Amino acid sequence: MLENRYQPGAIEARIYAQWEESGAFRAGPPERTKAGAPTYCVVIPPPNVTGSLHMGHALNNTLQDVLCRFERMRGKDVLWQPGTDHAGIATQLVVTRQLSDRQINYKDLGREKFLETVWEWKAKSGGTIVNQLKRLGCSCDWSRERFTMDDGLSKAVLKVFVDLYAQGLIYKDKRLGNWDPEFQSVVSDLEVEPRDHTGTFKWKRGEADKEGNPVAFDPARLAKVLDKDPSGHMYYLRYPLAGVAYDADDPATYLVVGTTRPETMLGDTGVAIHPENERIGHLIGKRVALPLCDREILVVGDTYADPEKGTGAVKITPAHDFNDWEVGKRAGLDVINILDARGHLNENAPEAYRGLARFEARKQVVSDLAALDLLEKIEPHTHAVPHAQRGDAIIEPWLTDQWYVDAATLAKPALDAVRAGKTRFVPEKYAADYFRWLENIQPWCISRQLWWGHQIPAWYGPDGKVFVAHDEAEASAAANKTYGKSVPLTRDPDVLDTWFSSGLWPFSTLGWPDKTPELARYYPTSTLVTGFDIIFFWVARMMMQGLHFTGDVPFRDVYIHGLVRDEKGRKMSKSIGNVIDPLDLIDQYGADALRFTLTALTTQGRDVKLTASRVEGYRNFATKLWNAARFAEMNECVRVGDFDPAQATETINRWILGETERATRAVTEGLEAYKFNEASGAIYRFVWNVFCDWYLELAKPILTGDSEAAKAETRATTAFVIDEILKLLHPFMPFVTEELWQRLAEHGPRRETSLVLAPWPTHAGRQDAAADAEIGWLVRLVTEVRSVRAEMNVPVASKITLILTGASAETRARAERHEDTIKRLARLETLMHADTPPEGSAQFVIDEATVALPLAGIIDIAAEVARLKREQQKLQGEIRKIDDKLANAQFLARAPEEVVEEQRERRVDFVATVERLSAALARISASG
RNA sequence: GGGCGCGUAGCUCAGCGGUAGAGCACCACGUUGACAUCGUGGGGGUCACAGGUUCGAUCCCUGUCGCGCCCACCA
Repeated sequence: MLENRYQPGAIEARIYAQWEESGAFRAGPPERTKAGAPTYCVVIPPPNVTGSLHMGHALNNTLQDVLCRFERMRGKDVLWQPGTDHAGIATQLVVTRQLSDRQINYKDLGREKFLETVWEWKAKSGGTIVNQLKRLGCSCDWSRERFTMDDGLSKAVLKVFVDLYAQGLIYKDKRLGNWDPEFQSVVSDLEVEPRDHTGTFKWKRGEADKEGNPVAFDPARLAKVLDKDPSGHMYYLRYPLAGVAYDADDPATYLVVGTTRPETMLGDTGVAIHPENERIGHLIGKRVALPLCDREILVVGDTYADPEKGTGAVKITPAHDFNDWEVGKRAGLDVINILDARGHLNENAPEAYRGLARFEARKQVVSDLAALDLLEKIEPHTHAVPHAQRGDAIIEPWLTDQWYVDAATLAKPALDAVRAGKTRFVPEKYAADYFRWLENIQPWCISRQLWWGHQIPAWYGPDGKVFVAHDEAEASAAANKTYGKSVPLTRDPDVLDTWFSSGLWPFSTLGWPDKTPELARYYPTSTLVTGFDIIFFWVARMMMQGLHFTGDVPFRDVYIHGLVRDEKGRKMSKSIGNVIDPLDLIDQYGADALRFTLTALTTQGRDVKLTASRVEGYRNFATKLWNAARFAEMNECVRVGDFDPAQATETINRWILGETERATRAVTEGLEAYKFNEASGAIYRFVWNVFCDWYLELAKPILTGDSEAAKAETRATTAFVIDEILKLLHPFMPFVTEELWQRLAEHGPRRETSLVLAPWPTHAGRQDAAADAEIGWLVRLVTEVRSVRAEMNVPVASKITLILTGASAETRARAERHEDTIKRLARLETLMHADTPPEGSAQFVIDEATVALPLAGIIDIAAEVARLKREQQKLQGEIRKIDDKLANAQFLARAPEEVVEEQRERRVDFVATVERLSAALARISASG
């Protein structure tokens, strides 16, 4: 006997263990593959190996699991490929911090020892997220779990690098990159996050205070402001014209440039002015004396310098600004790198500044310029400052040697594939983002100055010549050939961008570069489920690399979901303190409730705003289902092995079987279209509002009645429908459904499979329009009686009489067939027929019949009159609207015939009802 | 600066060319043997605003306002 509550905590772990032991999640089960089952493959977006499950994972993996379970039940051979990502920067940061907590500088450990530490930590905490995914119920084939740094995947990475290098698609280049001076690595464009900064310092040369005295520049005050935030100001600097004596009061002797990073002026090698700048264009070709530096720099003409912006003259620092780099290249300017890896001023800076940290240099340069009367003004200026996505440091454009992928070449097939529809984005709008990014793609910087990751397979000879090879032996062989003798090689210390290896995920996990059966069978994969935030990072890279190396797209569909936010729509963040831990919700409400909430809230192209009340509501839903099953068990609704729904004769059974099919269609179509909210909503409404609210209530009189035949059929139908419900609900709520599937089988015939592998319901054409109409009538009648009772304050306990007047033969027959049910649900003493309603009755109209509830002494006549009039007025309003339409010649002429006809029919119904209500009103008045 | 999205009940959101919906919250009544994690009934919406298209607009178009996101720029 089922308990009266579903207790997820006690059940989930046991059920999950059963699934795993039985191999239910294994891909390629012989009975399916032999039967030629189609495949369905999803690769998990590999979570960081050291991470723990957050709400984004919960959403992402719930959706994948819903799809995988759905397709598995549809008979497909499903592979949900799991695994984890080594997450270079994130992991190295975490371990580095842990070490520094123990007063250990990771650099002192040395590379080898440090990596050992990371692997140890991975061994210790790497299983966390996997276990958490299991708690969520994820049906991954864990026997195939992969890690981006395991041997197989490393082999794939190696081959891809070597091949791309051989094809000229990977190259080493010295160019500006995004340098993180704290982490001391380059990061890709995508790993840079612009954040707005606004300063507070304001000063202008010659500006007077209230007393009329010029305000002197105060270096100490500037330092104080910059210590809080080094960014957020625009500085206007004067560069004296070369060969002209600088006269602070004569603008003809200098040029003014604006900058937000004044310290970079120490690396200026030119000033740019638009060639058509009428005001200062004449200075092009002249030279200016670069202050603080013993150098003169050229004023060049370049259209980059917008005459309308700033002063019209732009200082050019090719080594420290991406735009300046381009201008410098065009104008042939020198490149002077003034920063070291830590972001300190190096030997290329004037001696006074060497060794200063970049923001110290900023203060110093500004103060020194002010002292020379070369500072024109400083204004607070809101502008976006590039920050490292991980670690928060302000990013510095810095000149380094790095490895790049020729992304533009790889992007072309990736663009074509989506244009040709070989891969489809759902929702479609995300394809536009994908196109825009790939069409403007820059070379992809793939080297990172880290230790944790795939070390770049490049070795350098004594003269720096590069040998890219699968291993050192191969590199040596190549080197020996080149040099004609054996030479010592040193390996490139850098590792690859994590996304370089995750970009291979859909095929590297299937065994590529080996020609494995899995690769042949499951690639291209079916659906990729991921958030919009990694379309560029990951989806685009998988498309590029997948197409290049396998010749086919990595997946057919890309389903993009939104972010999980808090109830106010804010991102969940530790600093706001609004993070909801999915594990807490699972502990409190069960994994099923959380999963159902996430699917119910997932509407295409929209973020999910999570509220605990919603989770609670769906926990209640699980309880509701549980109790429906409990009711079935108590009433001996046991599955009948050879039950044939088509042979059912009881109206309620024929009706619920048709409704079950409708629900099946709605859930199936919803999932096929990735409309998770529609699919989950359909099963929710069916279970609660149709099956529990009506069917079980309608079944009660039969189940306690005298007709053994009707009882048997109703029991069998109930058991059958519950089975169908468990199947339809299983992808969303796998635990409670599986538990009920097994518990209910204690009574009936043995189950052939666990619910995981049970066949998805089909539609077999069991709709019965007559049954639908009859139950529809019944529902309306009962609802209306309840409504009137409540409105008339008829005590629940008092049984009343219902009198049908003007009923057709059909209605009379229906009333007779369902007399017990109606009496029970409407709480009636008797149900009878009469020609006219008795005096003092509350009345309402159902179709052609007027229903009277004799409530003499109970009803308030005035209230009843008001109620009937209100009904009438509502209908008359509708009739007026319809009349307006029907009186409109344009409407009759242009609206589709069926719409016009529908309006006419509605009008007939409304008018008839109004007339019956009028009759009812007349009777009431007469009796009152 | 470019692009995308959103604005519907108190809240969170569906929907959509012709009858405006759900969950939660709220109000009233109720423990009748599946379920109070429940049942029954009820209140609550000029569908942001202004134009336009249409026989008909919450829905399509344009604009305005408000909010959010992405990209670019950030002298």
